[in-house]
Amino acid sequence: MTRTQQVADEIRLEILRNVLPPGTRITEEGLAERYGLSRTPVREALRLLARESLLIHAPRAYYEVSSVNLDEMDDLYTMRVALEERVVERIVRSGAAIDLGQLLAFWSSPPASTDGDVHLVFADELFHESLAAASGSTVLPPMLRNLNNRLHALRMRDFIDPARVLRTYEQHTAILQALLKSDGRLAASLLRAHIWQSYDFVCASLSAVEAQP
Amino acid sequence: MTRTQQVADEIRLEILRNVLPPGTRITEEGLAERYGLSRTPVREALRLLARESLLIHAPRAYYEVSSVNLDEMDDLYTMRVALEERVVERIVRSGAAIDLGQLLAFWSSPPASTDGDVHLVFADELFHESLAAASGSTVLPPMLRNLNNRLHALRMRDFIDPARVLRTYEQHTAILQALLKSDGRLAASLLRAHIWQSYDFVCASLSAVEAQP
DNA sequence: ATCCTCACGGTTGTATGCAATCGTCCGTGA
DNA sequence: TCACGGACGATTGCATACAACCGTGAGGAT
Repeated sequence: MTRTQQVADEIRLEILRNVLPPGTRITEEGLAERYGLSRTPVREALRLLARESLLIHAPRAYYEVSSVNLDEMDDLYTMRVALEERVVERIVRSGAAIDLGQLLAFWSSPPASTDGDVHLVFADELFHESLAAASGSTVLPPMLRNLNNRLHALRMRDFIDPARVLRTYEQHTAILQALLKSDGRLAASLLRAHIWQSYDFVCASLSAVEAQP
Repeated sequence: MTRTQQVADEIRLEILRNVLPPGTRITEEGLAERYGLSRTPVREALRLLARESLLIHAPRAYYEVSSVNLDEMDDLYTMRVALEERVVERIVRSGAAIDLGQLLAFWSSPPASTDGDVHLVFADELFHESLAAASGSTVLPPMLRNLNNRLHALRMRDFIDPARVLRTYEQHTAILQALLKSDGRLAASLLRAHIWQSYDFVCASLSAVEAQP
């Protein structure tokens, strides 16, 4: 693996974990020094992340960790629903029962720590990512990944409630069981509800925050 | 504008115009010499185009103009339909009548040259791009642009028939008129038919080509 | 006091050179 | 004749140096 990718992975994690919160200014030189590299690979990494919508980059301007406003979020979630519906459609049509069995096994036990660990966001995203991968499409996973990258920072607020974590787990298993029965309509319906519920929650907490200042 | 962007724009056009057909190998040095630049900006441009799915790029491997197979095309068109439906939804909901009037005026006259000019593909894409822009979303246009980039090479075969060009023009105006009446359901229906018709046509000619060798 | 000008520091854009790696081709052996 | 191995060439990965540009702040004019 190239240095460029290593740096991109590290920065991406730091952004997603909110170590670098939205609005943070980033310079090529600063990162280069920090990682003991030259500007060249760092530069490539930053361009990569900008393309993933994690950074904002205009020519001859600073890099900045991007944020999402309420307006975009509506679009992003609608896209997400549309794309994940397509995932369900493909899975049912291709009857990929084996992969689904593995997924169900992986999710058969409820999450261990429900003490508001933000890492459970990653677990939820891993589920959806695995589902996308099981669709067998080469187009859907990267598109969904891009959407979720942009939503991630917002979703970090989404799992502070242990009750909510459990509900998410139950919804995931319900979706998988519907898929195992090849009941595409039910699976899609459950998935829609699951995603929009997340939307409502994030939207509420976000508007509360935006109303403050 | 930076050299990187200039080069990216030129190469993008050459790929979309099939001057660089799918499968063509590209080297940084070759392009650098051709444009009288160093490898650095050329390199950035190639990375950019790879991110737009116009080039394939693996670390330490050649760059290659990407092609689309039948399998991916199904996905790409389904995505396109889903996204453009969303565009219609947004336009109707926001009642952006002004922009639509401009669009209709622009398309009020049938295309001048119907002699199989491949540039009419660009006209069709310009229509859909304008429609996406009229949605007011900051999310939809780039996503659709990415999809269309990947489909473009295939669609070049799509407009050799003058009758088809006229039909496309008629469908566009019909969609716009439905939107002006805020009839979202009709507009979406027409749009779906319009896109899937293109799909059928391209799919048929592509499978014919793939069957040959 | 406010606005404008201009120069400076900092940051990105580009060029060049070297290192690392991969594909290819030739030669050798079975 | 075919398979395997190694060396060469070509290409990308990375480092460094310089150029161009932009925002920012000080200083002066109004």
